[in-house]
Amino acid sequence: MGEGPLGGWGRQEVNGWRKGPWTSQEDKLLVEHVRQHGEGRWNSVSKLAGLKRSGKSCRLRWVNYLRPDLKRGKITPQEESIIVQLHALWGNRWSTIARSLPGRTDNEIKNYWRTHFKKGKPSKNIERARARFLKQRREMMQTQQQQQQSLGGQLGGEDQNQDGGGCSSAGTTADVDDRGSAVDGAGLAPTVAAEAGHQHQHHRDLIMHDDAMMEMDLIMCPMSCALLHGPAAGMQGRTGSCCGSTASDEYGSSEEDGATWGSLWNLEGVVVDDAGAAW
DNA sequence: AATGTAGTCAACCGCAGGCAT
DNA sequence: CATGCCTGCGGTTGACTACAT
Repeated sequence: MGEGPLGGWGRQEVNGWRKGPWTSQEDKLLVEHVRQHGEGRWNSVSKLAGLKRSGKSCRLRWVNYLRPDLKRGKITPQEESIIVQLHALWGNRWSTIARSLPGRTDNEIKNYWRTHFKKGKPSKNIERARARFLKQRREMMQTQQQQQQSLGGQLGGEDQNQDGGGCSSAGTTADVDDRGSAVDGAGLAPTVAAEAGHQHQHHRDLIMHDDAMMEMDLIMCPMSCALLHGPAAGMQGRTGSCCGSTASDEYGSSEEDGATWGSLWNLEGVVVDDAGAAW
């Protein structure tokens, strides 16, 4: 959008800080400053660069607009799929999602999500991503069943919590509430989320190359696990999801979000036919 | 052509976590 | 250990633009 001519922010000054749209002159100053001093120390930027902007504002401008590695232009269908799937994984952790999409900012993704999915109107790409996801889920269920059958013969009553299907499990029942509603948000969310962050950091760092969707399958593990245990495994609420990720820990905050997720990821009512196509 | 509505984007605010003192 | 500052994050707002009526 560039800098709005002089939008309604009014270019006021509050406590000596300028607010509202940035001018090209300010941009230039900020870029020059970062070039010389690097990122960080935003609070000193105003003094050093001669900007009447708060550190916060400078940082935001840089991160969301001036950074040279920013990718301009529309979100591609592939990126869209990635966003959807990562959102399934991480919820509204836009910065985390953004890290997996080079050149995209959390703000951009957040805005994109709001405008595209908030109202429960998933695009074709979303539907495709979802279908792929469901297919994967179905396959994993089959695999797991087979494994259980073969293991069952050998191990008798071994606690299934131990297998985890490749995931480290903090618990078995997924806290992915398919209606998108919060599953006792007060409970485990932060802890589990932190765990998830650690466990999948390396995955997140890997993804988003040409074969992004392949890589995506890697990180989908936790989600898949969660879904495997999903509704059928009971929605008692608090749990540690398979890999510690909680897709739903934040959704409950908004009814709208819940509705959106209901429409997107409500697997409870989804019929997965033999071809793997859902609904 | 004028008006209304929805979509998009940039920027703000408040809060929380991390770190230094 | 307590406190204060800085940074980063997520949510929200408001203006502009595009499209529909």
